[in-house]
Amino acid sequence: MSRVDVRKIRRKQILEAAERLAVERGWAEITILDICEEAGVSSGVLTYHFRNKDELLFSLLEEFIARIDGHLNKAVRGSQTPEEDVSSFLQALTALLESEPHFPLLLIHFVSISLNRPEIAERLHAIFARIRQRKIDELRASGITSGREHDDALVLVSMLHIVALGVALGQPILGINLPRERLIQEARRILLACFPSSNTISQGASD
Amino acid sequence: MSRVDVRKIRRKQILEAAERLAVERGWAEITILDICEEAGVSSGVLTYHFRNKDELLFSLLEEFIARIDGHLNKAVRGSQTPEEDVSSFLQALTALLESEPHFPLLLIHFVSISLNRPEIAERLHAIFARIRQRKIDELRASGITSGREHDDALVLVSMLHIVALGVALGQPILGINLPRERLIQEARRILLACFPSSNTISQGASD
Amino acid sequence: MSRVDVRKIRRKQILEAAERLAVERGWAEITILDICEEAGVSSGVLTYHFRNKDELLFSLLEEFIARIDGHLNKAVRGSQTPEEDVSSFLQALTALLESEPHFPLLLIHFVSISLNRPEIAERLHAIFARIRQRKIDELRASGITSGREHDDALVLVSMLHIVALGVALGQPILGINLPRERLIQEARRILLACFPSSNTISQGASD
Amino acid sequence: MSRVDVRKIRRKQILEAAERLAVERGWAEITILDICEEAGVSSGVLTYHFRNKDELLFSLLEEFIARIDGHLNKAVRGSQTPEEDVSSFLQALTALLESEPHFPLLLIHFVSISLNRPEIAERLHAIFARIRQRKIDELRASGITSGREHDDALVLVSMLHIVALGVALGQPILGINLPRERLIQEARRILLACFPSSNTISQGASD
DNA sequence: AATGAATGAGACTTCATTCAT
DNA sequence: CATGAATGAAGTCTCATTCAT
Repeated sequence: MSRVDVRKIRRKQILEAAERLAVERGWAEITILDICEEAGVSSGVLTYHFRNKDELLFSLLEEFIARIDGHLNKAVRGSQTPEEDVSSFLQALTALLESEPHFPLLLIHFVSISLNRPEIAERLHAIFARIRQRKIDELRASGITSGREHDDALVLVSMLHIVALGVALGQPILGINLPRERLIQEARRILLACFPSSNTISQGASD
Repeated sequence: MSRVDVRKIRRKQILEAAERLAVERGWAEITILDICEEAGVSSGVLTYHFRNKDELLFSLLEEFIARIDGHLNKAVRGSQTPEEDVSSFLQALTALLESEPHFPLLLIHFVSISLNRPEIAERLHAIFARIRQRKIDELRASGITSGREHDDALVLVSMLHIVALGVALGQPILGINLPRERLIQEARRILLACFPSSNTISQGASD
Repeated sequence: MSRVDVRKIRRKQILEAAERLAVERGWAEITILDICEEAGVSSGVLTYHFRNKDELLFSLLEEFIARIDGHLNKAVRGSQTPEEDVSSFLQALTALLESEPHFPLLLIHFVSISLNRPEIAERLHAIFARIRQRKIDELRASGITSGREHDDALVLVSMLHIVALGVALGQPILGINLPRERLIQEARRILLACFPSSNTISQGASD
Repeated sequence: MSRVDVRKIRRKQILEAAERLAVERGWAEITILDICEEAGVSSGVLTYHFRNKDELLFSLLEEFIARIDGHLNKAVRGSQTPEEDVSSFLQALTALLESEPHFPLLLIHFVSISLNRPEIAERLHAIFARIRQRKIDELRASGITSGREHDDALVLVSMLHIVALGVALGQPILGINLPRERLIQEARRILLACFPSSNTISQGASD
């Protein structure tokens, strides 16, 4: 029992130290000894718990993916209108960015690594695809996307993700420094334009 | 004269080889010898032309930035309506992605590196800020964004960039595999919703 | 009592595992953890029983030597003729190789280690010297080697050992794949030529 | 030209240092840095010329094999009698042991390593098999081994090799300290007993 | 301009050994 | 007796950089 705890604690200790440093400097730039120092453990301990740097990287990715998944799944179910849909999605995004302030940076680093590591790319894409699929199923169930010219739920949900990605990476990549709430507000505005019904009915009515 | 030519040719040869490898594997994963081999030159030649790896990286970034700038500047010229504005911007984006297919990958790698290299981050942000500023000036000059509630040109242009960023990175980061034209089409649709006038006038009229 | 048993059992368990692995891979190539795994014990147990890797090596050597000694001592008992001498010796060799199929391999590994461990070399040489000495004493007692030009019992016994060594190592070192019985048969044939009496018969004409 | 020379010189320098140390201590016990120091080069030079420790080991083996081959091929051809055959073989052996005093030690080390490196075992076995085959062909051509009960040339040559092996390894393995000439003399004596004709006819007649 | 041998710091990793539980 | 987490020295190997030719 206590042995198991020690292992878990040590692993967490190391993973958190590794993530902290990776965010700051990028995976390739940090050494195992850097991580050991940051975690306050000896070099052998790290290897004892993770075998090698790659296994640590994969564990880090695992954690990262689990956290994203957890956050984005909290997005409210059973929305009845496009407004509710977009809002619940953007709320989940906001919550994610708030509780994981360096999510964008980690994402960039992982993607950068993934470019010559197909297995990592697959893992990342799979998680996002799964999240999209859930939303698609939900939309289809609600009937919001049916019977109109732009009713392709896949496209709609892809645009949600694309805009969210742009919002998340606007600062680190493009240097956009507008307050996040402002961006989210604009994002809501334009995303509603994606919805088949929204063009004429909801938007037309609101203005 | 011929000396100068040789120098230029060698530099180009090396830069192209370096970019090719960097796109595939990431800067941190490639060695100077890899680049030499890819470029077909000896290690001494590379050092002769670039002193060290960092100088090569900066030269690469320089080239990269110059190319982006060149592409995105072809876009803006005297648009009179929001539709024209959005269209010309998206055309420039399309042209960029078409003529530089690995622009998104390079961008990710550079950003990843930039996270612990403020000077690189600044260079990247500066170029995008400059491009945005030009667009802002243009919009203001055309009067499109004036006199309405959402007339903040900065916000509007930021959203253009954010959506463009999402479109560019949707595939490598999120694994979105829709055809680019489809995404651009949707992007056009939603970006028009950004424009103050577009809500009621242009969109309302078009449907 | 049961405590003593457990100790003995554990030691045997570990020694056998260690020998198995040493034969396959060589002492330098196996780690203490490998041995623990093979023996099904924890690393602490091994250290408890053997203090360190060297002590385990010496114990292994001890066992090995004791076994060789046991086998080769079964051979010698009151032979009266050269034929009997050679036969009993070769029978002991055959029995050894049969009951300890990897004796040659272990021997090679131990010798390889012994090359920079004088104490191990001494132990090995001492055991073989003792075995030779017994044979020499026996030969002298039997009078077989006395009174002839080639009566040097030391030389004679050395040749017995040398041929036996060659037979034992012919396969692993030289890749000789003839059936052992065939080799033993030839060995018998040529070893008889060593004996002074054999001179009289087969060589007798020449002297 | 001079570049090529430098490479060869450096390689030889390192190979000789490595062999010297390997003989003394065994391959597993020496480090790359030990070899560098012994050779008087920096650590990077070794890797520059041999990539890694294994490649150095293989090169060492290569050299070793080439030398054995060279020596044992000098054994005189066209022997007409068993005496000449055995003598020429033992002369080659003597010459080998004289010019390569640590041949036995190196052989033991290589064999020890080869026990879990099939490719090395194969290389060693192949070289000895080739040498045996040449002798066999020679014997058959000379007619010495034909038409008698023990006319199996393979067995005969195998016994030559086995006795030679025993002679070479008698000292390091068994601690036999008789002068080499004495052993060779005895070896000659007993090897003649291998030859089909030698027992009765050729030996009897020749003396 | 160009070559490629040489350097050596430092990264990753292994593993015998110790020790608290 | 037994466990297995922890240590850290030491080994292998990589690679940016220098420099004689």
